[in-house]
Amino acid sequence: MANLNPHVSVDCVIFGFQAGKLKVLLIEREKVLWGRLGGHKLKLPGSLISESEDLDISAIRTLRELTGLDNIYMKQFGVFSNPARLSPPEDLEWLQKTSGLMVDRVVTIAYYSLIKIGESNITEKTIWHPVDELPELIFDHNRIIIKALEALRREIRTEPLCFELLPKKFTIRQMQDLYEAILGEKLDNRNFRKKIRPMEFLIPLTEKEMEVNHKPARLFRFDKKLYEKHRKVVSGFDL
Amino acid sequence: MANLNPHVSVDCVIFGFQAGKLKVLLIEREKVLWGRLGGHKLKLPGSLISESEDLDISAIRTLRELTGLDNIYMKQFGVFSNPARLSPPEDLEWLQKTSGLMVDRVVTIAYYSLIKIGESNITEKTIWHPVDELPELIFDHNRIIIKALEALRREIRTEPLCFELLPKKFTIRQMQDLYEAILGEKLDNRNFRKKIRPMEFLIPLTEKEMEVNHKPARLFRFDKKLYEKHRKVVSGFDL
DNA sequence: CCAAAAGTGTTCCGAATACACCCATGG
DNA sequence: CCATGGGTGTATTCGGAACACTTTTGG
Repeated sequence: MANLNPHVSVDCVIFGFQAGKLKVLLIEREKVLWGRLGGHKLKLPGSLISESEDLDISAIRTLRELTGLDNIYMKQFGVFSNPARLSPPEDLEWLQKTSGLMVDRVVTIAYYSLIKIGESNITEKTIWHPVDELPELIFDHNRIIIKALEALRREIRTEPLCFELLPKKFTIRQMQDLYEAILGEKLDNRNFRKKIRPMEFLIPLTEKEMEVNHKPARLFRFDKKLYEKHRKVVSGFDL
Repeated sequence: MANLNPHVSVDCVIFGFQAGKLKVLLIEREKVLWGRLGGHKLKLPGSLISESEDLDISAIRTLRELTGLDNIYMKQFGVFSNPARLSPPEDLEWLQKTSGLMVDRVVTIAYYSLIKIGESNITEKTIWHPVDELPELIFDHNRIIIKALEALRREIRTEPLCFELLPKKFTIRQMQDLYEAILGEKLDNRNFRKKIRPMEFLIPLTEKEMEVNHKPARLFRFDKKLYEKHRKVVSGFDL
């Protein structure tokens, strides 16, 4: 890899949807400070940028190395630049030891990304943690996740982001559960279906859910090309 | 000033409202390349950050130096990190000469800010340029302005930003003109007034417009404290 | 036949839109 | 008295919210 730029980093808040809950991918910090307080903290995936990379590319690379996935939805949503953000001191010490650089101030550009948990190939030792009950993370990573969630909540109302989190084939119920998990509120089942039924880019499949002990639900898929056409006619995806 | 960090800069898109048009504050680039093509280009105000400053502080400082104003509304809306963004070459050469640093790549954090043109004290040699007919600026500054305008259009629908651009005392008509200038569409006068009339934080004054050769309009002011209360009751400022 | 979730329509209310005239002032 | 923009109300349409029952499957 090219030279690292010790002033700018990229952090990725990777959201996934599993067991009806919205989750974030966290990494266990290497235990360099073995024996000291805080050796087991969790952190967001991220890294210093290399000198010649566009930040988007840095973020994409970070993601590919971590998940084995390409073509992931990513959105830059914020910058965290407080000169004191690399605290508490043991966190900073950890960073200096693992990077081998005398960093003391890093401006980080934060992305959130959306992945289909079932189809990803998580390589490193990572943890899918429910967003609504996070432990204390290193640096300002808790704050970064809160901001990411705010951005996601805002943007999922008008962009077809839910299909990045759902499996390729999904039921309307799964879709509704996902919205409820992200927005943190219950939605009316009939009104929800009423609103999405007219969306022609949701293709009903002949397949149905299997191995459930109740009436099986129909599966759908999202047709991106149809969506692009549709979005020119009406204006997008207001849920 | 403390050491400059040659990797990160801040650029400010400063919007103002004047003569019924939305304008941006531009600076004439110093003519270091005298005699060469492009010596007269315009640019956004901005600067490299100093090592120990939060970016917000850098941006606020840039603004104060330029306008003499404090307490300006500022919003960080994007990051521009393309390694090739400091082009064409003569623009880069200009930057290297004026900064005295061998910069070759700068990630810039972009803010937009809103000021009341009449009440500002512009110090340097600057130009208020209508946003809808910009010349070619240096680097990627045209693109930055486009993105800033998109952000402003999005956010002015739900935040009371218009009062940052209007004078302290303003008429409903000025307010409507401002919305029309930003959104780029005509609004229905009666419906507009109907929507803002219930807003208790708009205080009617006894004063009226003067020196117009038609029925003078009533002046209003925005009461920020009342707004803060109001926003807790209902949800803010959806226009 | 029981449990469990799928799937479907109607009514009501508030918000958004469309639309036209009289009023106060300066010249 | 004329030109100019200020200021006001009503009728209609559209979208969001509330709400309950029948259907299909597995066990």
